[in-house]
Amino acid sequence: MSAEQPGTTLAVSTVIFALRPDATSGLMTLWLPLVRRTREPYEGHWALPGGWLPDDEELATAAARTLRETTSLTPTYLEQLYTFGALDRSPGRRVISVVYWALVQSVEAAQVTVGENVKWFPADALPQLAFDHNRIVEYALWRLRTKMEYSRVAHAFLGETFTLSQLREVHEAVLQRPLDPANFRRSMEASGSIVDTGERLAGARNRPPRLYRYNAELLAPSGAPSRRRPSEIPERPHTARPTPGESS
Amino acid sequence: MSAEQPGTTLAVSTVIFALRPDATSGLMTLWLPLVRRTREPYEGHWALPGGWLPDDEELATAAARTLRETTSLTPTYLEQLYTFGALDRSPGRRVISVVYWALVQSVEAAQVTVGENVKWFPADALPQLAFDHNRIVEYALWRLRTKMEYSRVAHAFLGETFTLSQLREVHEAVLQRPLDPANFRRSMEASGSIVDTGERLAGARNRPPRLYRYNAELLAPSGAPSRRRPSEIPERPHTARPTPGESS
DNA sequence: TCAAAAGTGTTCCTGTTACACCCATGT
DNA sequence: ACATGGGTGTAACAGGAACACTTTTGA
Repeated sequence: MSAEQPGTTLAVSTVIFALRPDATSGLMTLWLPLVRRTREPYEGHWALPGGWLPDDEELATAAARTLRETTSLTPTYLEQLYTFGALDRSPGRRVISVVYWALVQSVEAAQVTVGENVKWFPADALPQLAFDHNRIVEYALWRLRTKMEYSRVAHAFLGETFTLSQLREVHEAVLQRPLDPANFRRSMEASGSIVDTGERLAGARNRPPRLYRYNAELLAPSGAPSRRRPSEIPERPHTARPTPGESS
Repeated sequence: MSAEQPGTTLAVSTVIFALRPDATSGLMTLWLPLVRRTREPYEGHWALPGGWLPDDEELATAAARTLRETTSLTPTYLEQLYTFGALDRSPGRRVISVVYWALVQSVEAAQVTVGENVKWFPADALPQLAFDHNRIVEYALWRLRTKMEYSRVAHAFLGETFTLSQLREVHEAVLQRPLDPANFRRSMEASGSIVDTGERLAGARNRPPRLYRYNAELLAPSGAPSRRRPSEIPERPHTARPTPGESS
């Protein structure tokens, strides 16, 4: 009944997303930082940032630390993704990985300089990664994209204030399709997720756009069960998807 | 870097849902089986079925076993819910619980006889449970209800074939509101999730209804990342909700 | 023939999509 | 003045909700 499990180890990994301009097109696209493994198994392969879970550290805290240690950034969004625990996912001993996904601000991410063993990759063109990390990223990508459609995570890529164009650019980059500016404006205003600051952004050679702020009144749906009662305000819908296939 | 965690223990628990008739009204409502704790901590309190994770058992398999050991039933639906790992969630040593949720068929659940230490409770009127299990059930309930609206999990409560009334009764019981039979029929037929068997169910003193079968063609969205490519067929929307508040 | 549930038809309403058009600013 | 994106208006369409109505069985 009370069997201990010395052969099982607990790890925490994080899929970190940032928007960075594409090398050739200049358009914003999704990138994520990976670390090169310096030991077996999978030595030399790229892998998700992570590490063993200390006994005295919260899961989300460990994920945030991981993120800070690799990118020197603070996540503006952090949510548990899934726990991967298949017997064969790591050669040798069994490893159970509680995986989080995070968003960091684009402007900060653009400044980060990386070393030999840390590199940013376009989310849609990854090399062969260590362990089951390709599948994990694929799932995280799916989560981000569907969540973008019904939730209000986009602002996590932006700063305190932003224009509707900037917000739309985020949506377009994540969803990989153009959105009608007029309709986008209306749907955002209708959702109540943004607030007009009254200020405008001058400088461009066109009509100065309004600056908006994220509306923190509406409680943010994060994907994790909340301590408080669930929101009475239903959010927007999203599309469903099979989970990582642990059961299949 | 490679710190072991002897002070942390891994457990698997499952929230098991079944539909059973309400004692007074006779209407179908959600119930779940709980087990009474026979030792500290929380001795005497009711808790979710579960146990320590063996080193050589898959997570989902452990969840299914747990379910079988308590209810003698086989789950028709099983999906990972969330991993709870707050430092203070268990007095004494640290316990990380990977929680699953499951659905079992109503007809089978109705036959199950339970003992002194296993009892079914109405999902909406639970006593004070051990650990953070009240919060876990609350989150599982939310997941079931939102998933019911955009996915096709309802058939998991039913047998191989079923009438539209039976399917609607499941939806009504879970969502706790009446649904228009005409519109329900059309939305089900339009979704393509059910197939007419050609047979009818006679016996009642009214027009014999058609018998339908679940359409397994459309891949079932389960909530876990799949090994295959994600469905190209977007499912129906659902409403969002904050996750367990691990981060708050 | 009547009650009860199966099943069909139709209208209303709301939210989304597509796109035409005007507005304000820097060069 | 004009190019450029900001911002508004509006018609067409699709899907859902409400509800009247017909059909088929057992009693």
